[in-house]
Parts: sequence; C-alpha cells; structure tokens
Amino acid sequence: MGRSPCCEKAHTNKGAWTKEEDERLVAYIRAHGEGCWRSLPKAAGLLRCGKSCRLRWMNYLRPDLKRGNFTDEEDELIIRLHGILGNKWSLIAGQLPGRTDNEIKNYWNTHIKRKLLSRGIDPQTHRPLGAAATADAAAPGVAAHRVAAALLHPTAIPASPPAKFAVNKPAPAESSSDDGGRSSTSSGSGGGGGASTAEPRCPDLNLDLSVGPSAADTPTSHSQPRPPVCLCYRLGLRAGEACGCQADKPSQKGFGYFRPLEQGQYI
DNA sequence: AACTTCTCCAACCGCAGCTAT
DNA sequence: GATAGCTGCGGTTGGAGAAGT
Repeated sequence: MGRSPCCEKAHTNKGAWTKEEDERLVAYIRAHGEGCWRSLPKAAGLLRCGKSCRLRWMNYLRPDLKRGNFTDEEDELIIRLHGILGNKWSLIAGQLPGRTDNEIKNYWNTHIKRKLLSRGIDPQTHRPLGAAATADAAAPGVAAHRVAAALLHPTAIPASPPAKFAVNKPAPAESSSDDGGRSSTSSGSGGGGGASTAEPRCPDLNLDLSVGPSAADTPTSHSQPRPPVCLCYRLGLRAGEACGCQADKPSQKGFGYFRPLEQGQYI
C-alpha cells in the first residue's frame, strides 16, 4: 500500500538531540500526554519527525526509565526470555520495568551475546554451538508452555536438561549467569510458535517475570497497575489456542490476538 | 602525544500490523 | 475489499569515547 513519508524530511533535524529539544519534548508530553506522534513535533515546536520524538521519549526521556547497568538478575531474565521469545525485544522489555527494548537489544548484542558465545552457546538458539541445526530439528518437543512453565517453576522441569541449560540457576556472580532458554526461536521468523496442542494449556499463568518487586509495586510508570496479562498474550498468541485465558487488551476488539499454532510449531 | 582500533549506545530506516475511511 | 494513515517493532548504522599501540 502506498505510504507517505513519515515527515517532511527537508525540514527536520536529525542526529543527536539537544538539551533544548529534550526540554521541549518533555514539557509538551507533560502537558498533553503521549500519543499523536505525527502531529506532536509541530505542536511542540520541534523540527523532528514524530517517530524520532517517540523514540527519544520512549528510550531516553521517559521518567520511569531505569538507568545504569543491568543486574545479574536482569541478565538472567533476559537470557531466559530470549530463549522463549527470540528477538522480541519489546516483549522482553515488557518484563523488565524501566528498561527499553532498544536498551535490551543493545545490551544483548554487546554483552550477553558475547557472554553466551564465550561459553560455547549459540545466542540465537541457546544451544551448544554446532548442535543448533540438529537440535532445532528435534526441538519441536519443547513446547512454549513448557518453557514458560520452566520460567515459572524451573525446578519442575521433568527431564533433566544438560547442565548448560540448567534453568533458574541463580547467577552466582559477574558473567556467570547461566543460560536458561532452550527452545530455539529464530529471530525474524517472528519468534512465534507455540505449544504442542497435546500439552495442557498454560493454566492461569501468573507470570510476573519482573525483576525485583512485582510490577504492581514498582514505583515506575508501570505504577499504573497493569492488568494481569498471560504470557501467551505477550507472546503474540491469541486466546483460544495455546491458552484459554481471556486476558487481553481491553482496548482491542475481542481477542483478535490469536495466532493459531501450526503442527510442530514451537516457540 | 598521536594515531588506530574497539566498544557502546542513541538514533535512523524500512517494514508490519492495525484502524479508519 | 481496497486504500490511506499512523504507530510500533526490529535490524542496522554512525559517532563519541575508551582502550590499545
């Protein structure tokens, strides 16, 4: 479909934001709230395109952002979530209050990837290097809900996984957080996938994967109590197939968030 | 001190998905 | 159903600063 450029490129600034621009943007959003990014730059008197404003706000100016280094706990969580979700940075970010998808993506590419590689683990498949291809072929046995269950109750995994994949092993110290993910979710393919339908559906998953205090307790922008949302929703699944839960965005029509899982499809 | 290489992260780009008409 | 417009996402890039020679 035809698409007009998101902004009038000839009259927009690019590159690093100045302090003044930041202040304008913050002031405008404080006064009018988020949204309407397309018209925001003009209204706020900024020579930026709406996308740029949104990005700046989301990744840098939002008051609830947590700055500073990632903790080992966060490391561990990111690795585990990546094992399930693949490169779904926004979904992963949703489980780490105060962190942005961009930040997590960068952190993954600069730190975690290297960390996994140094341990002989393929960062994409979360399997030992060299074993990814064959493992992937056999991997469909790893159903999404099982992985999700592993996240929730790591000790409840019936089959003893290879030591390298021990789940929920507390990260002893710097760079020793172990890899917990095991399903291979190739990025780009949407990371989607699903549970084998023979397995029990994720029963009322109360997935609070947030680090630290529960999301409801955190004094961040998430301090607005978030409705309980099943991981299936966050995985892009929609009600009825992999999960019977009815949690969904109230704003969305019905439960249009469902993507049927195909035979052998897995997360 | 000067230069080169490396690392990190903010920002950009293009596309997908959703809604409205 | 087709088209247009907007938002959000994920991959990639460019530049500043750090580290190495």
